[in-house]
Amino acid sequence: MRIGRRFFQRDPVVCARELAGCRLQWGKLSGVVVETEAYDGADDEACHTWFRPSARAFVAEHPPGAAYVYLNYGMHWMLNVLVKGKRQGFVLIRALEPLQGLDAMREARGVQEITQFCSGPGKLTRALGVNGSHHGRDLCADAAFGFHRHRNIEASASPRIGISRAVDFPWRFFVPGNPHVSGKKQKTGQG
DNA sequence: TTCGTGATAGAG
DNA sequence: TCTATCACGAAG
Repeated sequence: MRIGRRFFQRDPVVCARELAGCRLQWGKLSGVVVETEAYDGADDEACHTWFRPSARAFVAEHPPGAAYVYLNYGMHWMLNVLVKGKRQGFVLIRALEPLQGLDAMREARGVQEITQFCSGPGKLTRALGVNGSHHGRDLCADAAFGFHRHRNIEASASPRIGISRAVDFPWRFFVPGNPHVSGKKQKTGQG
């Protein structure tokens, strides 16, 4: 079942938690979302809207469910989804469990192990071919590029990874025990 | 642990 | 212009 725009007209933290277990379809490729992070435009100093005027403009000019894609460290594309409920922000897609297009992913990543295809935000964009051309794309308009209900799972929560501000918010959500979750020590945690 | 790589934004 | 910073990943 498709995930429509209303899903993203809620709190970013709720969206991040509920996106875990959903399937992301990206053309002929797909995977189950097993790790996400929420960024809240209002109180969260780690959110791009806090320090990037272009991010605030993006929020103003796009509908909920739009893809927010940017390049980090000069080489890694990050895939986010715009959320616009009472609170506005983003959900970062951090890891997928590959479903369709395994050969294409292996080719794009240049590694053999399936658990290395999409086990990190930079890895999954590389595996799927996400880049700046997708920035602003409406992920609620087209079944070929969007989210679908897949598994009913209870995500665990932990602090977010790789940020230097607002490090204490427990806004990272992941499927406990799933081998495609990024990091080493972060694969387990509270329920 | 270190380093590659480039967009962004603010300061000078 | 110049510089700091950055939601990463691979190699050493």
